[in-house]
Formats: sequence, C-alpha cells, structure tokens
Amino acid sequence: MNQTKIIIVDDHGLFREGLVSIFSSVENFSIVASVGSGEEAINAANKFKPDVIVMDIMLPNMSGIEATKWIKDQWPDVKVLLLSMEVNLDLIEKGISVGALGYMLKTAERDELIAAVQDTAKGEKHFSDEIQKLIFDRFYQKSLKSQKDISQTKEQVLTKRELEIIKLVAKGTSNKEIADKLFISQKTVDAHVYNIQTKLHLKSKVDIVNYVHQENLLSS
Amino acid sequence: MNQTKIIIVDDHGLFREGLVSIFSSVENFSIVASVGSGEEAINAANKFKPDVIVMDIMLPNMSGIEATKWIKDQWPDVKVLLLSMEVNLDLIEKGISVGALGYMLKTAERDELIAAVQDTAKGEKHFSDEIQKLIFDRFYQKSLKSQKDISQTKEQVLTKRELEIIKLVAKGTSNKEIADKLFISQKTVDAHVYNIQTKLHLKSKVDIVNYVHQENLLSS
DNA sequence: AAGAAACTAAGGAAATTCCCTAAATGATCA
DNA sequence: TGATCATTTAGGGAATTTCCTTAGTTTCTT
Repeated sequence: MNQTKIIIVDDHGLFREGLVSIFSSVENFSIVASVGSGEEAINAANKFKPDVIVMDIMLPNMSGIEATKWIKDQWPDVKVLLLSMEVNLDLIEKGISVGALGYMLKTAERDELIAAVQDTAKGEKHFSDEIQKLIFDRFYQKSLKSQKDISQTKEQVLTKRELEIIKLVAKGTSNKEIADKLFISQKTVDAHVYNIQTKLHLKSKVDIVNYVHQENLLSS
Repeated sequence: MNQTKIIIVDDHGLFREGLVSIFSSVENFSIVASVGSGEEAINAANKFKPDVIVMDIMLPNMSGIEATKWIKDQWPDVKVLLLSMEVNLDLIEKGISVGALGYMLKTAERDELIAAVQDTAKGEKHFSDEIQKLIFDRFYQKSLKSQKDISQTKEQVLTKRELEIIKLVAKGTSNKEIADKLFISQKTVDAHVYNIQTKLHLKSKVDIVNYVHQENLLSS
C-alpha cells in the first residue's frame, strides 16, 4: 500500500492547520510539506516530488494559478487541487487551463475534501457540486434564451461550400485568405459570403460569427 | 393532499406500460392519460389539464419537442419532463428553449424517474446526472484548450468606453449605429475600434467577436 | 496646477462589402 | 440522354468600412 504524498499551500496559517489535521487522519495520506506561498510551494514540490498539491488560489505575490502553471510545466505528473473561497468561473477556467485537476470550495465538508484529494491522486478530475450546478445553470439560462428554430436546422439551407466558408469566416479568416486557401477568386468568396448573409438574414460578418457560435457549427 | 395529474406520451406501448406501472405505485401520482403521439398528447392536455406531461422525444410525425412547444404555448402552467434514449445536447437545448423543465434518460432507475417527476411537478428543473456531467465536461475540455492569459485579465487593458464599444461590436452593431447610440461621431467609434484591435492584437471585427465570446465579456 | 490617461474626431488612402449579372459545372430525373 | 435545376464560379463598379495618423478636449491623479 503506497502513500499519497501531499503538499498543502495556503497563506492563512489557521486554515493550513485545519487541512493538515483533516488529511493526517486519513491512513494513506502523508503530508510532506505545508507552506504559505506559491514560491515555497515550488521549492517544496522540487524537494518532495509530491503526488498531490492542495493549493489555495488566493496567495500573496504569485497566485495559486501561476504557481500551478509553474509546477505543471516542470513536473507534469504532480496533481493539483485548487481551493477557493468562492465559485469564480473565470478562475476555474484558468485553473483548468494550467492543468489543475480539481477545484473545491473552502466551505466544503471534511469528507468532501478527502474525496476530492483521493480522486485527484488517482488522476481523476474532481470539482465541487456547486461548480457543476453553476455551469449547468449557465447552459440552462442560455438555452432558455436561445429561441432555436426547432423545425429544421438552418445548416440544411446552406450548401456544402457555404458551410465550409462560413466556418472559415467565423474563425477570423479574411475573404482574401479564404480565396487563397480554397484556390478560388476573392470575388467568389465575396459572393458566397453575400449569399450566406442573404439566406440567413444576417447583416454583417459579425452576425455570421454570432450565428456560428449560437448554432455551434464549428464543432460539426 | 392534492394529486399530481400526469399524462404519459410514448409511441412504444411497452415502455408506456412500464411508466404507468412505476408511477401508479406512487401515492399522490394520478395518471390521467397515456397516449402514443404528440397530437394525442395535445388533445389529452386540453381535456385533462394535467400537472405534468412525461414526454418521449422521439415520436412519429410531431416530435416531442414540437408537441411541448404547442402545449407550453397554450397552457404555460403544464410542466413537461422529456424522456430520451440518449444524451443529445442539441435536443436538450431545444427542449429547454420550448419550455421543458426536465430531461431524463430512459435508462434511468425507477426512483430517479419518480424524483424527476416530483421535482417537475413542483416547478423545479430536473436533469439527469449524465447531462450535468456532459455539460461540465464540455466546459472542462474547452477550458483545457483555451490557453487564457493568466497573468492579468485583458479587461483591464481596455478602458470603460472601449469595453462599452467592444460589447456593442460583438452584438453586431455597426460603427455608425454605435455612434448614433452613444451620441458621438462615427469617426470616434472607428478610432476606438482601431485602438481595441491594436491593444489586443486582433486583426478584424470578427476577431473581436471571438475574443468577446472567449472572454465571456457579454455577461459582465 | 501640471501631467497623464481617456475620449473625441477629422482626413484620406486602402480595403472590403454590397448587389447584380452570368458563365461553367454538376447532379438528378423523366 | 438530354433537359432542368442547384451549385460554384467570378467580373464590374458603386457604397461603405477599415486603417492609420494627427490633434484638440476632457477627466483623473498627484
């Protein structure tokens, strides 16, 4: 039975104590360091090669996100679980993009925290229920407003070539670039774009981009 | 103790039987009709004024989505819980946009279905765990790829006026319209847009829209 | 009150969009 | 097979927008 080596990072001493106390009660958890800043976290990571780092997001100087990026860049196998006082989608996104495997609230119960660390140690992502709910809610609200045409998808109105071009337009490719890429004249691209706008009752390229986003055409 | 009047809609007789059997075992559930098509569902809704309609999405002729739209248009108080064989984000979005309160899989356990109907009857939305997971996963994958600038939010580079203008641009407002709306010259708007593009290293309005979407600036 | 940052806007060249027209190309069906 | 209809191609030229520089005015900041 191998131990899970854990480093705790939080600038608030009392909270750090709490985490140490919770995690040291778990059999195969072994806390190898408990530090108060991102810089110390990086040093400790280098020294102890931990399995999991439990990292507060709000740290003086270097943020938990930046520290995570540093650590994941150098030791990609180290798993990071972020902790935060509140649910902040922007921070969550950033955390994920630098490689954090989980995100929990500091208000979580003891058992939830332990479960989160265990999942993280296994390399499985673990995000608190509040976050999952929030993201679903965002989706729900967006869908409520979306007023999709339910009778038929408008993709069927567009021809193959038009679909090809609309996607490139939405990616920010200029008509001239599209022409070069497809080996056709810019005038042709102009015409296609014009036809697309007419068909879909859109009045500018910006509308086209929004349409593509709304209909999620880029993924198809 | 008032009963919850339920209508079941599914073209597959056997499955309808199963639902009837499950729901009739619940004390305050009362199944007032069990039909096999969207058209019949509308008739039954008119006749019985149910609290909840449990509706299969895949129906011959009129889809469950279309039937839901019809019903919600005429009797907005009727709550609809959609059932489907598989998780399909597009259908879920459409379902929500026509007013369905929930979406469950046909593979759900008896108790999950009952809980879903109970929530729906209370006017609370209820979506299966699989769906919540899927949507979170989409968010996660998107965040992984997003490569955000973590050092500072770029919103801080933009001035208030620029932020105001960038949002209007992203909504498809033309420079001329923006000028009219803000009571400034079009030339001023041109200049703002140009400065925004320079600051953010974007090369067109299309890029601006994508930037706004990516940074989720419209919600703030 | 001085200096910096933000907002305003003109001029004019360059580029793109808008709209119409029309010729190839290709697919489909009687 | 040839007729028909949809798609793809693209030119012309007016209308509009973008690009970039310069510069006056207003609003904070210290």
